Amino acid sequence: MVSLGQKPTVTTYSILLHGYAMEQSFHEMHCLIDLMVGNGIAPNHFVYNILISAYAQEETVGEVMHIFTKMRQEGLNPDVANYGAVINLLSSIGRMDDAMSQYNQMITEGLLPGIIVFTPLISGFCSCGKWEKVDELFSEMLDRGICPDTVFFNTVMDHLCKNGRVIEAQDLFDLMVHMGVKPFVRDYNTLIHGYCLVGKMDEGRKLLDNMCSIGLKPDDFTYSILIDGYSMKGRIGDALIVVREMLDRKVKPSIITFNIMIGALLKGGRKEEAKDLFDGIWAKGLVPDVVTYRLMIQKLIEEGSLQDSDDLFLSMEKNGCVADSRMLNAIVRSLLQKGDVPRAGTYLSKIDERRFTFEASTASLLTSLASGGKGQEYKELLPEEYHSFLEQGTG
DNA sequence: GTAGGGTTAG
Repeated sequence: MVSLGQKPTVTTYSILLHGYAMEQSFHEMHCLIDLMVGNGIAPNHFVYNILISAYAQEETVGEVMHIFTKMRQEGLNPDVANYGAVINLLSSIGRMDDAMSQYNQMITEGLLPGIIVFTPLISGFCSCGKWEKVDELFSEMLDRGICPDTVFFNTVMDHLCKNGRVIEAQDLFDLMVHMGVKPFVRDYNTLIHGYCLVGKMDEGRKLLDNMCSIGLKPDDFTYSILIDGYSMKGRIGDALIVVREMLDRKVKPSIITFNIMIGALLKGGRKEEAKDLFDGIWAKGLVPDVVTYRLMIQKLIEEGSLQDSDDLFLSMEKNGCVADSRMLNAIVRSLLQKGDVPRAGTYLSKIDERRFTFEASTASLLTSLASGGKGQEYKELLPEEYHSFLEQGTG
């Protein structure tokens, strides 16, 4: 474009900038902005918002606030979207006082907050359980004539569900329908998840039929949620019925569906079937993820196939799947429970090398095992940095 | 007519 003599506009730059933002290439973003400014084009609200949102994703509050201040210094007063991005960041990290003062500031400046400001604010208050603030802001939003939309309802319903308040979520769902906002598959999934979390499987099951009857097609989320719900209640048979239904309706299972099923079968002691499912993953065009491997490795450790578990760990890394903190901690706990302290030590070292956290449940397991009078023996087998856990006893 | 924001499963 440039070589043809065309001059990129600020829009051209911001499109490219957004691309870099999506791949979190901060250096490239700054180079591009320098180039733009060098060509005599001043950054506008869009450019600033792409920058703010990119840093917000990294939760680098200092940098976000710095950019926010800088745009003002450059004579560009933040618009509603800029405030929305900042309020979203502050709310998502629980700094509700700061989020509210930004909200008040934008009102003072004469800006009209929209749904894009209220969704993160209310979501933030949901996260910290300030339900009275949620009600208050919801009323204020309606008073301002702002219509809640599908994302808003879904966000609040999800928070209610995750706090066991599925009845209130159902009320909100009904209100949504009453206000003429059409529920989508996602809304049903959220609500079904809510019923599953409190063990009301029949209600969840009813909703699945309900959504079908109004022409919505359940997706892999819908089925995975229900399968997980049944398996959490130990109803493996019912879980398998849902799996059958899912396959009959030609809904493709995701790797997470497989993980849920493998987890359910293992919990039910059906190791062979779990292994068969694992082996069948590739044929479905899927690849196991870190959770799949964690489940299978833990299974191997529990049944004492320690060499096989090591082999699976190696082939996992060879396949480009990297162990995360949760997996390594789980492996260490399984090995300790199995009494293989040297092997546990090997995986402990990996936690160390990768600067992962040593989970509290792993630490307390180590401490309680050592208090059985074998502290000295454990000491010889474990890396030095873990000796302190062996000396605490059970307290 | 070109660009930025808020949400589900292990």
